[in-house]
Amino acid sequence: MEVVTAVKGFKDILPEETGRWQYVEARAREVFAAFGCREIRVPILERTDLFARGIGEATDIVEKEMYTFRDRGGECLTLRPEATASIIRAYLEHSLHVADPVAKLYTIGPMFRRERPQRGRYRQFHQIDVEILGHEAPCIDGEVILMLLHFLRSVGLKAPHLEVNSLGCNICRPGYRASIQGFLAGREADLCGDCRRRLDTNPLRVFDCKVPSCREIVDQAPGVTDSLCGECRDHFAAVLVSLDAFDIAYVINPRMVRGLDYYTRTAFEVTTEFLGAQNAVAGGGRYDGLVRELGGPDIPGIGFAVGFERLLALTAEDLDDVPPFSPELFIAALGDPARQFAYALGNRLRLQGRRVEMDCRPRGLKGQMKRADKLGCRRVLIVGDREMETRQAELRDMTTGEQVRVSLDDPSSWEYLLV
RNA sequence: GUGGGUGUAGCUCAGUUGGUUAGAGUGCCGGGUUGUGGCCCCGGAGGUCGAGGGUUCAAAUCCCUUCACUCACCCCA
Repeated sequence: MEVVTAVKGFKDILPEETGRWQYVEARAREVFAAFGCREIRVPILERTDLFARGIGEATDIVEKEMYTFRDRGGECLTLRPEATASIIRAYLEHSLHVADPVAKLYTIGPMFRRERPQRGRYRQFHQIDVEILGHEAPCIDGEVILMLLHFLRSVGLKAPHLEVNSLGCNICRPGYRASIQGFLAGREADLCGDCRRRLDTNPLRVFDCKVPSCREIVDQAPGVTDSLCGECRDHFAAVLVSLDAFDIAYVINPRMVRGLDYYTRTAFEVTTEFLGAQNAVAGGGRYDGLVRELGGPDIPGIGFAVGFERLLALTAEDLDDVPPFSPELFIAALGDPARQFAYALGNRLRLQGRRVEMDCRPRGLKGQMKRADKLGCRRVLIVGDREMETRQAELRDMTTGEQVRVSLDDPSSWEYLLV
């Protein structure tokens, strides 16, 4: 019989890795809590319309990467490609904004995009996602970036590289868009096929193109910064001031646009040189029009997403010393009476919260000792026929090799030795 | 969707110009110690050489097809 394998691009996270996942999650929860964020958990399946409206019809994600299907009732559903739209949906659906327009939320979970898998890119991947709703002040932009970098440092990420930009708002962006379109229109012949197509749908994306000829053209193009309206200019300047206040190193990259249509004003990205082509560990920005776009009132927002797998790939070596969950006690039993006794004792200790293991296979003492060693147990309790008669067992310390006699009838007299 | 690379034991990999029963290390199980782990020694299990077809007296090895994985493009976290 053939074994059924996992779906392409979908990965199992095996027991030897889950310790690192838990460690990173724990750091995220600590840091986000310090900044006043609370967890929200939203479904991974949404109506397709939510993403079409939220992310933008013309984006690559919506156009060709979503897992979309009709369920048995005929509804058009999509596995979420990102978390922001879902969080805002929940925020509006439960009227959280009515009770308190300010909501600082985070969620951690799987996202789905049907791309060709490669290093740092899977079809099911995980994001750590933060969304701050209801705050317009530029100091919040700085705070969000500060929190992100603090989190990344707390899990040991080395040499994060921060880039920031302002994409303008719905007042000044259309003008910029038009000027880029005008600029590119004259040079259409020199653009690659993709970029020619983008010209109508999403001209700003030409900035992301890596074809050399396109880059040359783009280098001549007018930057966003010059076309920002007064308010956006002030906002961006204030964001930079707050970054400076916390000694956050950054590079302004006027060519950084982002793949999701909803971003306005502040956009940022954290990259490292160690990831190969998929060099972005985290990215985010402000989306002041999105809540309204999704049917809510005019409420500003800002957020970011961290690529969980990418972050782990960058920090895995440093997290190797995450303490393993090895048993405190191994009970090696010889003979049926001792086995029965050990089974009862071991499980009783487990009910008290002790991490206890035994080998229920019919093996000799040597085999059981080997297993205890492999599992990393600090102590082994040895029980055989002799011990059952004298009611005294051997408790061995596997690190020192010392062995002491302990009472089988009164475990409380030696339990303090465990750990 | 486009291109490159790689597929041999659970894992990491050898395998000569095509040649007889496909190997090593590691891991697993057992023995050396009739009741004591690590180090050492010995043994065992474990493979349709990714799959299908072709060339040949003979294919892990050469050819074709296909699949999987992987890297890069694209895009993004």
